[in-house]
Amino acid sequence: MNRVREYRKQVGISQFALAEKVGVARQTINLIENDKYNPSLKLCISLAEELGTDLNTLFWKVDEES
Amino acid sequence: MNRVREYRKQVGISQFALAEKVGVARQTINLIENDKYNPSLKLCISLAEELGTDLNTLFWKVDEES
DNA sequence: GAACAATGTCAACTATATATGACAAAAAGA
DNA sequence: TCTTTTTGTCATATATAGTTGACATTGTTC
Repeated sequence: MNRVREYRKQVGISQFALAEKVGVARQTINLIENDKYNPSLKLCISLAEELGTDLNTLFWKVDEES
Repeated sequence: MNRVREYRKQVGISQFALAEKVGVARQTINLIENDKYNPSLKLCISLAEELGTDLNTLFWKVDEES
């Protein structure tokens, strides 16, 4: 799991708005949030920048604590 | 620019050896080191793990200091 | 300087990230 | 309740990440 949804909600925007900001389709954001695939590095970086955070925070070893 | 080459040399292995460890072709490593394309998140994570570092260190805002 | 390892690069192929359009269901607001 | 926004999901299409095989070049090491 990644923390895109969590940070998007914190910023208070919809999947559609985030998609526009980073220049992809809304469906792409939806699939990423639901871990349905494997985004490119560029997109990950855009997401981190748009959400005011960084790669590690969004994508590095974000298993929920067991 | 990313810091894959730098960390690979630090670990002391060839592009070929690193490619085998992360399960891609040698050319893929070569292209990434030379910024010829945009790897997937999964591959970035494998690289970071194999090189004993993390996403931010390898890929986050690694412009050479100006 | 011959032999070998490591790297850069090309062309052709396959797999998959991402786009587009559409529809239904859930959530939020009036 | 009705309306609108947001989210999940499907199917088809396109762009590009990643593969495979090959060859030339640049080190190393003997």
